[in-house]
Amino acid sequence: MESIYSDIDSSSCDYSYSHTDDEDSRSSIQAASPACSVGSPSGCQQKKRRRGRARNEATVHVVKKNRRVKANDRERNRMHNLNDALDTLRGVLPAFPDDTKLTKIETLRFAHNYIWALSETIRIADQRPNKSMDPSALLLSSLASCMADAPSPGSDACSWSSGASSSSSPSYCTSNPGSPASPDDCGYLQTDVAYSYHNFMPSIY
DNA sequence: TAGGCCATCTGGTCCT
DNA sequence: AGGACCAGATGGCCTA
Repeated sequence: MESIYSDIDSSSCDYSYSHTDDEDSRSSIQAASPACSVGSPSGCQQKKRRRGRARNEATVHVVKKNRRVKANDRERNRMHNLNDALDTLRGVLPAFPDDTKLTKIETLRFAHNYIWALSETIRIADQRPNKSMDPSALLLSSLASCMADAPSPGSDACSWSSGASSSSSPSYCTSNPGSPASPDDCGYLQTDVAYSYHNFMPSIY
């Protein structure tokens, strides 16, 4: 895929730019050459001027071309970084049994709902009276501290979840980015299955 | 074959 | 001025 696109990219880019460059330089030289061919000094002067101008235009085109190529390269890099981040996000999300790769939009929605489900689980666990003796509560509290504190180095889960720590008490409206919208608001969350991420898994869509 | 997803190019806009 | 970000356009690949 990459090699195919690189071939297409270079060819299409060369076509679009070299075409205009050739057109400009060719037209300017052809316009000036007849006057010089008859040996008129003024004609040659004109050609010299036109040549100089054509060179400047060509230079401008080359500069523009280089700028465009560099911008394309940066944009490609930027999108690759974005995709890498999405892959990292997929890596920390629960995997599906059939091992199908989530699409970009599915990954974002799944992550959104997953964070919300974890938050809800923590919130419910915190309301239990004897949570200090419950191992699952300890796990949840560690999850909570992970989400509340600064991300610890080398921990993927904490590195991305810290951004959602502002939603420690989620409200069920779209105004809070850390909590999912109601079905009426967004249409992709089923609130009746969100309290357990075992049940939550099928609710991506 | 239509539709979904994706990568890339491109021009515009904003920011530093 | 140059880079980052964004959205539209385009074309390829895959699947139902």
